[in-house]
Amino acid sequence: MLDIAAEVLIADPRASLADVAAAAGVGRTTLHKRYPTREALLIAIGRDSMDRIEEAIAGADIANSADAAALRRLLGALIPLGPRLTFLIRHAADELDDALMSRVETLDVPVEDLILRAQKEQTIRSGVPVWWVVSILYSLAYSAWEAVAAGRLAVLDAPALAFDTLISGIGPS
Amino acid sequence: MLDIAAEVLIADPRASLADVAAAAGVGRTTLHKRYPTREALLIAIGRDSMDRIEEAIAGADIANSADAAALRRLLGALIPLGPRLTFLIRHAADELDDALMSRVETLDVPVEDLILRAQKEQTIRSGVPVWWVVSILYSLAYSAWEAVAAGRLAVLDAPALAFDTLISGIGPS
DNA sequence: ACGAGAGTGAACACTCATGTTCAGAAGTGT
DNA sequence: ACACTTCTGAACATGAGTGTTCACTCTCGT
Repeated sequence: MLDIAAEVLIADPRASLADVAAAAGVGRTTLHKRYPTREALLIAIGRDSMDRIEEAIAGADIANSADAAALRRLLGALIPLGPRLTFLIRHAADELDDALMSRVETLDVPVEDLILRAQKEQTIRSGVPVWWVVSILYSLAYSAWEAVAAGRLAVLDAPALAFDTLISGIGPS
Repeated sequence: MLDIAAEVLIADPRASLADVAAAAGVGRTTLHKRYPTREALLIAIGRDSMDRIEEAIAGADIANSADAAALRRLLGALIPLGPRLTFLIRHAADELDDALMSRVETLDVPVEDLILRAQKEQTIRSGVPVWWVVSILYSLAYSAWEAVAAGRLAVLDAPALAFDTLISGIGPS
């Protein structure tokens, strides 16, 4: 339900709640019962998206690693969440809860820790700012998901392509 | 005018035309005179954005190059267009003209040509799909612009950071 | 078979964005 | 000073989205 709502609202942020309800195969009345207002729906999607991302990061088991494999696992976990990442990025600025906004920062902490450890181990170059690594990590996950959604990229190939691009770029090897 | 409109509509796609007019420092009546409907405004922004991008690509002088410097020039030209890239990417799917949609493809042709030449010269690894290079090229330009807009990255540092990341990734050198 | 709960469409009032018209203000060139 | 153009706010009608209520249906567990 929130999955479909997220996708509809990403495809067209001006979609009406009637559109969302129809896409979710549910009556508009029911939608209003579960999420009284449009804002409530947006917050619910945001909250659920963060839950998913938090689970994905936790599931990638990166807490005690500093190697490339951990980065690859992380990318593999993030790519399927493309629509949710998109939703959060687009709505980060305005419509979301304050409580939700502060949670965004804590979400990235384990990722930033992994990056710092990886830089100590020379898995990641030291000169690169951590925020930049975080930024392009999500960016690559999004691009990979987009390519999968467009049918240009096989699901199973996506993590490897994103990972190789992240670590080695596209220059000669 | 279209610059401000683009930024307002990116920040909040549900912004009213009154909001856009106010942000542009112009009366709502005047806005409606220049762009009779909301759709007309969106198309005008889209068209203008493509003009800008086309100029940027042409100005980067990549037509007869295959070296890394050409890629760097291209990135440097694209990064300041961050808001326009964002606008086109977000509205690509739905609201835009058909004529505009077909133009998107022709826009990328010189970029794809450059990538193909660069792959022949081994400036870019051959195994990487061209569409993927195009995708992350724009993606990196967007990320770099976002960092500049957030004040995390100096304008003059942006092209180099994006370029290095594109070519070499973030792994050890 | 029965009752509880969830889901549903229809209808309603309300707000707001939209597009239009119009008369006046402000600026420009002659 | 003049005519001309452009911009402007105000007002209006219209349409669409929103949130609410209500009576009805369906399903599930007892």
